[in-house]
Amino acid sequence: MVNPLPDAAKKLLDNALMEHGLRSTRQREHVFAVLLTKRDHPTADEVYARAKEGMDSISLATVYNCLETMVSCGLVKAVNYERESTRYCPNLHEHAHFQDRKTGRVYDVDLPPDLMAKMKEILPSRFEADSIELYFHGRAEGESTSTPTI
Amino acid sequence: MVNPLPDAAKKLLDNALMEHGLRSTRQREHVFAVLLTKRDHPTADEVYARAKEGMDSISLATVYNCLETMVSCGLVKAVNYERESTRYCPNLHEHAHFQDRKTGRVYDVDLPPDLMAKMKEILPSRFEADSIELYFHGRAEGESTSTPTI
DNA sequence: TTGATAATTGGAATTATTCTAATTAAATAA
DNA sequence: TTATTTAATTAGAATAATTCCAATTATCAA
Repeated sequence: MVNPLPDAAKKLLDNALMEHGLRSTRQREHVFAVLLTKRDHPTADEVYARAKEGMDSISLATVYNCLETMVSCGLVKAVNYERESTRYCPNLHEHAHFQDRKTGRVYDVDLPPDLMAKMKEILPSRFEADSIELYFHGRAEGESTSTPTI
Repeated sequence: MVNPLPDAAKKLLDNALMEHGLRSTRQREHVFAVLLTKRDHPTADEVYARAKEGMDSISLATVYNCLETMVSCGLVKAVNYERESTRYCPNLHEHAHFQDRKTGRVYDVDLPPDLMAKMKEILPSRFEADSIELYFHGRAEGESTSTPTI
């Protein structure tokens, strides 16, 4: 069951769309309502299934479009977004990654142990982490020259 | 051009495989050598292309198998690994994510602003980040009950 | 060497996502 | 309001990374 959009949410959506020169549509409202009704990080397919209740005619393509639109308006975050190929690295030290948006190139970034510890500390006790991934996106200047060893 | 595996690397590989009850094979050695020759986070396809030099008969499936094997032995890290669907969340606060390995469920984890700052500080100056993703994997006990607002 | 088991192989299958071209809806101008 | 322009939606085809499969080949232990 999809809750109707609260006024505040409706305003948030309309503003964000407007600011980006985009139109407010029935479908966009509905998809946003779906996301706010159950806060559980659904996949596009799950959003699609939920959205069909109350809007029988909506298509999967539209759900993808709406989600993408909301992400680009900053209304929604995409988790586990990377659709590019997995990349592999034999660097066994603790490290983070930085990906250049333009080139797609990925760089290793050293991760100080104390930061590692700090990151673990933010987890509520019911969560037991066995891996931590820290991933940056942005612009890189120049070129890497180092050739790390194992 | 693929450098021959240095002795230390060969030992590292053989030990890791042995410890996991796996066999040392020509292909595994070669793929590992490919990864060590050029440290640039190649995709499986790129590894495949490079691996064919010096081992004409290797198949893409084998490259995938070798990479997966090395990841599971802890010899190689997979970056941008998630092959599951993208997930969406309308939580606009700064937050990290925790995914339960068993259920696949994803939970929001609050991210203190000072930690955010600390994470940005580890970046060398030539990197300009516009997004930071912090992603935990592990075991979650119990169930989330909170219903966050926008 | 032989037998048992694991790894490799090529190709088919899968799956999430994107693309495409036609239709429909929203915003703007008359 | 109506006409016009432009953007959004739609169904289905296409794509791309990865996994699966069944047959062959290689490795290991006895």
